[in-house]
Amino acid sequence: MLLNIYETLLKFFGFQHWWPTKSGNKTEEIIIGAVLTQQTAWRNVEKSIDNLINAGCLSLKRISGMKLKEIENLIRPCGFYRVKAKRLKEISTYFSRKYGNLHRFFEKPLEECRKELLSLNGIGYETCDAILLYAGNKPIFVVDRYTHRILSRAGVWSGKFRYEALRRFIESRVPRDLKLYKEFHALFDELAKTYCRSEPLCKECPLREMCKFKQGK
DNA sequence: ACCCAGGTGGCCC
DNA sequence: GGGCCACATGGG
Repeated sequence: MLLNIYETLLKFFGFQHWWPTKSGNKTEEIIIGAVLTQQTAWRNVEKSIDNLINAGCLSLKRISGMKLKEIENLIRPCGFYRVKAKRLKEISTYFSRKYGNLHRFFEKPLEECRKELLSLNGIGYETCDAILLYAGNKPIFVVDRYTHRILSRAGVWSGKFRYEALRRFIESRVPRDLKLYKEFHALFDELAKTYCRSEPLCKECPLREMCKFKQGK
């Protein structure tokens, strides 16, 4: 069932090329973007990332040395800029001091990296797993509210949103494949943005056959 | 003028 | 463990 959904979405939307980056500092850009995008539209994150690039500050080392106010001013467009500036600075300082190069961090086993990330302020399950999957190339499935909404409507998952339960459920039903993990999450996001919003909009939805909201009116 | 966006942490029970 | 709240800008 899940693989059927994956194939259907892939055919319908095409390859998504996640995680999108625009600098040469890909790994760090993903980590920074993962924090900035919390509860925020991506277009606003892009403005903040552009500001960081133009200021020559798109690196953990740079951010760790900046004043909080400077960070706030650059990332303002992405919203929640005070909490996010604080989170970014703490996280940047942590990694810059403990690991010069992030390769030193990601060469550790997945579970160790995960525990360490989750212990940091500002990194919850989703941010943690997005960093592990897209920045660290570790096979862990990233789950979010969209995933829950879509799988609920498709009748694959019943019940509330519980991150770990949903993640394990999916991981136990699809091949442990890095490319599939990356792509499936991106496709869930794309579908939710276009056809699976809070109001049912099932007419053109590629999953309309299995969707619980049958095209009413 | 609403509503939502690629969540998280703090506080309460 | 769950339910509620603050955090904030920008686009539809």
